[in-house]
Order: sequence, then C-alpha cells, then structure tokens
Amino acid sequence: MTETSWHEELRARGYRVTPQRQLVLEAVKALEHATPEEICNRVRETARGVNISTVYRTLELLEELGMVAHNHLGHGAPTYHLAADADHVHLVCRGCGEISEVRPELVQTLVDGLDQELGFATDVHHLTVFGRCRKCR
Amino acid sequence: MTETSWHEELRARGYRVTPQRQLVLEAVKALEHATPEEICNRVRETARGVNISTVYRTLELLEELGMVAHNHLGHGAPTYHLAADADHVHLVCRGCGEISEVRPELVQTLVDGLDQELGFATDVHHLTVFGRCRKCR
DNA sequence: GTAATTGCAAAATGTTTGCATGATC
DNA sequence: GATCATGCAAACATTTTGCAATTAC
Repeated sequence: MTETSWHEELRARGYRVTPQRQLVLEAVKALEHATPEEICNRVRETARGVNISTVYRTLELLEELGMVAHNHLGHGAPTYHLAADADHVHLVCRGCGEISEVRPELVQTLVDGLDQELGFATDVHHLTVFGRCRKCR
Repeated sequence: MTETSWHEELRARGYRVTPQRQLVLEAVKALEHATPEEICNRVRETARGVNISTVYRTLELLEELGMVAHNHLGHGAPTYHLAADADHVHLVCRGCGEISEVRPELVQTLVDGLDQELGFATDVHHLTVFGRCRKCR
C-alpha cells in the first residue's frame, strides 16, 4: 500500500489523516513486534504529548483497515506489526524468549488442509507458534 | 496423569496438595477454555471464599508442572485448558467468534518442518489459528 | 512445629471511555 | 463551519504482590 493510497482510503471511509496516525504507523513499521506502550514512546520521540489512548485508538483503526495486526507473543501486552510485513509465522521460544520468523511455506500444508477440510480461511498474520528453540530444547 | 501421581509430583517438589489446587484443576478440566475468573466462579460453587489470586497462583503452578496450558483466544483474559486434553489445535473465527478444535494430524507437517529445518520443538498446546470459518468467510 | 499456602487489600499493569478542546476537511 | 480526532482524567479490567492468618506435612 502506497503512502497516498492509505490516506485516500482513510478519507474515503470518513476518517481523517492526522500526524498522530502517520506517526503510529511509522512506529509500527520501524519497531516490529512492538507493544502499544513502546509505540507510544517511539512516537513521543518525534511529537510531544501524544497520548497512549490515541495510540490504542489508532492501532484499532489501522487493524480494522488491515494495515497492522497483533499477536500475543508473551505474557503482557500484545505486539503490533505491519500486516504487509507479516506473511511469515512468528516463533516464540519459551526458554530464551527469542522471537524469530519463518517463511510462510512451512505453514502452507496447514493452511491448505484447514481450507479443504473445513472451509476455514487462515489468517497467517496472527499465527504464532510457541515452543523451544534448538538452544533451549 | 493419574490422581495420585500429580499429588506425588507436587510433594516431590516441595509443594502441597490443597483443596484449592484440586478444585482449580477440576474446574479447568470441566470448563475447557475457561478464563481465570470463570475458573474462580466455578470453584466457588463448591468451596466458599476461594480467592482469585489463589486461582492465578494455582494456574501458574499447574502450568509450570505441565498440567494446564493457556491460549489467548480472544481480546480479554487468556483461557486455560488441560494439557492432556489439548493435543489438538484451536481454531478461532474472527467473524462469529466460534472456537473449534482440529485433529493434530493437520499440523504434523508444520511441526515436523520446524523440527527438521530449525530444530524448533513446537508446543502444540499453545497453537491457535485465527481466521474465518466457512460461514463467515 | 515448620514451612508452604491462602485470603485479603492494595498496587501494578493494560485498556477503554466521556467529554471539552483542537484539528482536518 | 461541521465533524472528526485528540488529550486528559477517570473508570475499568486483568494480574501481581506483601503480609498476617491458616493449613498441610
């Protein structure tokens, strides 16, 4: 999605393009796997006084537009990432906590199987696999 | 795991067998996919005055022992299930919210692939697939 | 009897909401 | 200028913690 096309999409739906929304999207892009609070801190490096509730509202909006997605990678707050970046699967190691990413081909069998057997359309953006990595198993 | 064996395992590790712990485990077993609060309410049907913090502490302990596991199926609190019951995958529909379960064979390719390519040992108990079911896609 | 566990209350953490002010269209 | 978005403060939801009282061993 280009810079202008999402501005147009916002306006087409009656939403407005604001500095805060642009900054939140940029922070999600730059940080990868960031919590709302981390995103808020990042945004505040550029713009002063952006409120955490604006971050929450913006993330909800961007998720509704399909631009970002979130995962529960750990215990606390969820992490947000660009939807476009995320045609991969998140791997979370319960030992060291490391988060890695895997090519989506590895889940293709699962996705196809769920589709064929159940008619279930998998949202790969939200697929997180917990386990133990080579070092920690 | 038999009734006595987990009692022994608790004691072997220096933990104690208490009515609260037994009730929480029974509630997890009976409810399937229950939040800490739901588990607490269930326990209170039998025993009066069991505290929510005890439920949290017990769930943490049972998870450490590998007897229960949790998933983030929705937005709010996580849901707990018996680890023994859960050699299946959770499917969550973003349309109707329905939670269903799938035979673990469907993820075997994924599990094997992660193991062979990366040495990653998947914890199938925590595997949740989001998407849209046949009715909602 | 000793040490672990519980209940309670309070704090910490994460998220949502109402509303007046301010910004975008 | 009309409407939408923001900041702020307060409410809400979820989880954790300290500590005295209680219970299991």
